[in-house]
Amino acid sequence: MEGDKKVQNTTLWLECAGPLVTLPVVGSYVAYFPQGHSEQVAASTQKEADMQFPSYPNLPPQLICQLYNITLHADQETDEVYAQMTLQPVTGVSCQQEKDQSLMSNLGIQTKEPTISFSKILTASDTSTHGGFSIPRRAADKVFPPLDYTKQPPAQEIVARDLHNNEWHFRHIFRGQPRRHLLTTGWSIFVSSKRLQAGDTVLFMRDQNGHLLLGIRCAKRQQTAIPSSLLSSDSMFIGVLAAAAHAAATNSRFTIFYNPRASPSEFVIPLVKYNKAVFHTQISVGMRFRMELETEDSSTRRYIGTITGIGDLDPIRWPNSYWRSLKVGWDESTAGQRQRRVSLWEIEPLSSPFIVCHSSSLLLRSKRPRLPQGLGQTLSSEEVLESPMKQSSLWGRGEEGTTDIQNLNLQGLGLERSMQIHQRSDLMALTLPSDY
Amino acid sequence: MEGDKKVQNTTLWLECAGPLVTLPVVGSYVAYFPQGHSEQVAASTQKEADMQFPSYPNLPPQLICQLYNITLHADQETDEVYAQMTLQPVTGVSCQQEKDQSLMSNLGIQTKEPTISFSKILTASDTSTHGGFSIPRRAADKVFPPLDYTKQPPAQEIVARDLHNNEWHFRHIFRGQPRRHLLTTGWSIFVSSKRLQAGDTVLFMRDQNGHLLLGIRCAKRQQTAIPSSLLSSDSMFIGVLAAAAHAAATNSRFTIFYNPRASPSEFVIPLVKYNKAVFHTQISVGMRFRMELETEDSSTRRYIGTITGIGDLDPIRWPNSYWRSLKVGWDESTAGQRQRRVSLWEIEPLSSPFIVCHSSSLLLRSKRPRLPQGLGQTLSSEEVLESPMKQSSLWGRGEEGTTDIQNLNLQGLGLERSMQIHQRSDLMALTLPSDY
DNA sequence: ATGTTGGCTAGAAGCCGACAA
DNA sequence: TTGTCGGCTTCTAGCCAACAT
Repeated sequence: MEGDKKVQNTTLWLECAGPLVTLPVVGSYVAYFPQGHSEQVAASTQKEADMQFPSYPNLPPQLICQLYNITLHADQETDEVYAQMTLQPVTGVSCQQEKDQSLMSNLGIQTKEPTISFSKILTASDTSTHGGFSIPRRAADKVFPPLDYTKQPPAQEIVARDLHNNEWHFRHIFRGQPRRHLLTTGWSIFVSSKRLQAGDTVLFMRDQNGHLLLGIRCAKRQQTAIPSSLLSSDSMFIGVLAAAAHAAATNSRFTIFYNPRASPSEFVIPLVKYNKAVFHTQISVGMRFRMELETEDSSTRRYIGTITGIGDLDPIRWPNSYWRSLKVGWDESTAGQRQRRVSLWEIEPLSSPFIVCHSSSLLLRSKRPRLPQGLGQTLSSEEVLESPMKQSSLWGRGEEGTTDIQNLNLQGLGLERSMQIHQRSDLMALTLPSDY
Repeated sequence: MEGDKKVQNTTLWLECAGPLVTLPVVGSYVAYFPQGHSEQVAASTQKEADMQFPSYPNLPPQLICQLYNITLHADQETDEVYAQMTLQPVTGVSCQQEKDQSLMSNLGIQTKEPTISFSKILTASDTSTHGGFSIPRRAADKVFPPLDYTKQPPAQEIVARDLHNNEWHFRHIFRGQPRRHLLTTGWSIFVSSKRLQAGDTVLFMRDQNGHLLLGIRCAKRQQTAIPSSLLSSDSMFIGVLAAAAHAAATNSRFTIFYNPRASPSEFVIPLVKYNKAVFHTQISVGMRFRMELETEDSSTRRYIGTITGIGDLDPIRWPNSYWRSLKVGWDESTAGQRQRRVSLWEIEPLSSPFIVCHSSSLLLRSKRPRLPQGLGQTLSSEEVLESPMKQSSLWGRGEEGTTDIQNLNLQGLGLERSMQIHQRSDLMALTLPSDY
């Protein structure tokens, strides 16, 4: 089956996915968020998960898994990139394992060597039948083979391969008054084959062997939410949860698709990243932070914001979840489009982050966690995390089922020294400061 | 959202769906088959449901529902027709209700008035860029407005609307030597827009107001199994079952999509049709039957076959299911493609069918059905249905988890008079002969 | 530096009857 | 009756530099 074929070129896939997308490596531990997965379904179907769902007692808001397998794909029709991940729920991760991972693969799959590439948002002229493609000057110099400028006009044939390993041929010529780089013959076939429109992005890059690759990224508006015609959105939402719950209950693997262009956020997060953010970073309302976001032209920019609230996104279905548990405001008034809720691991606190030593961290699973006694300044988990959430309905403005919590942070609840004890229904983590 | 818009013209939808497709009417009772629904998912994803599934005790092999809502749709890209049905599980259907339905809507939605239409399988010439569309003579006479043959050449403009209510304009001309009807200008735009290929079918019809409609039906081969890129096939299979099970457990509605061109068989069957086939028709191995199937050219033909076995398609996951419980052989040797398993309600026994009076039929739901005593020649349900199945592993050739049962039928098990008692885990039906 | 436009041209799209099955 | 083909015409796709931003 053609549509099932894997994408071979990881670098090209990542370029098409966008600058902020990271992938965990096979064998590493990750936190899987059913909420985030549901959000991807919601974004793809343009339907909210508004029905009443069965409860899955075995499915925590974050399911710790080992990444059993990951393959990269691209839609045969649209070239939309997606990753298939097979996750193996794990019942316990030892401290040593976690530390090993921390050293090995903090941020997941990455291409270390800086890629030689350029991307361009297509203009009306680029996509019209009237002409070819205008190559930005620097882009041509950087990624295309140099032209023989002694010829009149200088021209060559360009061969590039897409995610499906299909070859595309273009005539690259330097002409016009003033002179410019153009792709002529072959370009319009590419445009019509990929059904590109003005506003979409095309992307060329050169791999280690000097071979040219090209990919596309469709403008957001084109996400017309294919009404699946196979499964109702309700069934999809249930399927996502039930599959994960069944895997968790039977300790078996399950498979998900991560669609970076469609999904509002990543929902499979390296465990070390998750733990660092949740257990080793101090967060409070009013704290300022910065966060990288993708810009219109496919680069990244840091935006500054302030934490305005901490609480569950969905206190009914997903209590004590860290998924988008922060409510934020953005400094710039042009921030209308930006997320009003983010997760801890997405942000970078501007006040110097509080890091504690890993040496005594524990991570273990238990149905009824028993908190160790005699650790000095401890605080029951209910006091640390649950109590503010339980009261949220008293304070909240009711929006999104949460609240703005003013002047409240973990220290204000009595956590005087730098110790945090967090607890979930099935996963307990203790972090003790050693030399602070 | 464009893609969500309903199809307005039921008749056109039915024509595109094919001659054998029937739809239940709103308010009527139906039997929903999770197995059949899974088969549609399997056909669409080209994946078998090979994983281990959670068990859903609340979900019987056939879930009796009331059709709460049905809307017709067509894929915005491919024009593939599908129906969205919302089903309300019901706990009991009274005898009177069932009889009312039997009178009202035995066969579901149908267009009573014979439709004026024609369909044609496109030839290479029809789809090439070289020319237009050759209209079969009779077709032109039947559905297109008459030409003014005094003009030279006789020609007119044809306007037809598709399932999305989009208008298509064609030039209809009568020319050539010998004379023939052709569609010229406008035809190639239609072909390329719908991405029609030789072998696909185009279909014209005239509605009550004389307006022209047109639809398409793609050749089977074109089902290239879009790899969903959103949900893993495992999640889809689970989602289908979990959604139905949840609805059954909470007595709430659930929504499914029925895709007549992709699905091997209908899996939402009018209850009266189901009951008639299951409870009021006598079936035995060796019995000969006929069954209507769609032919290459979109008409129907009756094929003759013989029942070669009776037993569960999937004795492990779906014991005591009537879904494709008949194993059959076909008379014609060209039957390589035809189904080797069919359901009771799909066939028409050639020996005079055995019909009993409805007057004393009961249909009620109970978790632990207790069989009434003292009804004369009764037989426990285990003896009637389960015992042959339990022994199937001893007899079977192992294929498809069932067996060929030779010289075995219900009468052979001791059911001498015309009485049948069938029982499932949650639905019991008694049929007593009154005056036979 | 590069997006858009008018002019020009080559080649495909598309109309026709001839011919054949 | 209707599928395919060669001949011919029409029109669009597509190359070019001019011009504008």
